[in-house]
Amino acid sequence: MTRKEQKEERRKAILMTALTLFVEKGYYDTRITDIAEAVPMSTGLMFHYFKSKEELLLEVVKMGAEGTKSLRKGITPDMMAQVQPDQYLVGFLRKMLSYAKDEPWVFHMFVLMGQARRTGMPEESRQVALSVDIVDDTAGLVAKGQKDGIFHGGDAKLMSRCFWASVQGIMEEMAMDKDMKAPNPEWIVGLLR
Amino acid sequence: MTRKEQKEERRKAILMTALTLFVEKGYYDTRITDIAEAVPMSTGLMFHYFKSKEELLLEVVKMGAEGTKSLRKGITPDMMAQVQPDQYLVGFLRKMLSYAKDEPWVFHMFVLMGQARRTGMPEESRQVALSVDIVDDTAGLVAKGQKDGIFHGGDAKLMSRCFWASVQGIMEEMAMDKDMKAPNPEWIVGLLR
DNA sequence: ATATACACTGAATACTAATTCAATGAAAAT
DNA sequence: ATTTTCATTGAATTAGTATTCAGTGTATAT
Repeated sequence: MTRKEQKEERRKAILMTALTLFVEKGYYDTRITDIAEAVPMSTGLMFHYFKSKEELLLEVVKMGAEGTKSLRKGITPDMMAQVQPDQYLVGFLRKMLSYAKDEPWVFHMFVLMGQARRTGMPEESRQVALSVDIVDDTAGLVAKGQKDGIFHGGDAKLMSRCFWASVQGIMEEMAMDKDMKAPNPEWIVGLLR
Repeated sequence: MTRKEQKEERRKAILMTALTLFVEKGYYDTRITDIAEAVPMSTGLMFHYFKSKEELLLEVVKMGAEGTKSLRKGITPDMMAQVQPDQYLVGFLRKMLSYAKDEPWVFHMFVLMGQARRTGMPEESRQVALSVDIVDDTAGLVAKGQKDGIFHGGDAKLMSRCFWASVQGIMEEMAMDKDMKAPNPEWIVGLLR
């Protein structure tokens, strides 16, 4: 393995550790030292990989933004046509919630991205998080569901926003308490029906 | 007005200002100086009223805990018997959401209490926030609704928890964006139906 | 009218955590 | 085999805020 590859690997390890801690303890309650210890690595070395705590957060958020964008590219228009909006959302949630246990990466990332959009976090990270707009995407899906008569009436954008805010709330609750059982995705989609 | 009363009033002003800023900018992003400036008063004087930032937060949370408890005492058993669980929750949400605009106090308090329960905040405040358990209360209501056939099946406690997590998520979203329209409470209760 | 208490100020200090840095050793390149 | 590069360390420094404090003036009590 070349040196560059090793460095890249180490970098990834830091990003992953930071993601976990940022979600589990919160950004401000996570000390650079905590991350270093968890990786593990010396505190000073952290700054060989990221120039600041703020930049580290930014990189985590950017990774999340990339992931979300490529996830979206994987969704083809005919997929959308074949599956009903409610079933699509149920499926999405089911997958996300199942990650919570075994492979918390995606789950944590979802939670962090939501937090970056909302709560007090450095401005630049918020901007990046806001640049992937899940709400507008889903608004179209909601409108389609309304036309098909499977969703109730109302401002589709607002409904989409509430739906995701709701999901965010539940995900954060789960992130706090590892023992919490996952809810049935159908319940959450019930917000739109 | 006696000196003691004046002091009490000033104290309340600080608590209210802190509540607003903690919710709007987040606890860690709110400097003691920000609060002092907003009250307004000198930075040093803040410590004449509260011995630390942490204690200030704790007092705000305690105030919220008191409020919640007395709110609960106002609910008589016959009230519960007369109104259906779904209608009770819709009414509660309607009131809460309407506060968001004119009288943000209650609204902010709700958001802060939820954050104190979950996100990284000093341990003592979290304990106090956790001491008012809205989830267990509502679980009973959910169970009753299930018996009456107006709510779907499932673990009542988990459903209650998801309901409130959902509300929390939506409230936080609204706290972030003042221009966001309030959702229809019926949508949120749809999570249980 | 005088004395006392205390609300009040803002500059000085203390503290905590991020960040830097000089030194070290091991791997890669020559 | 030697040189060069660079990952690595942890103690020292810096930076940003919370917190303290020595005074000051004004409202209340006597």
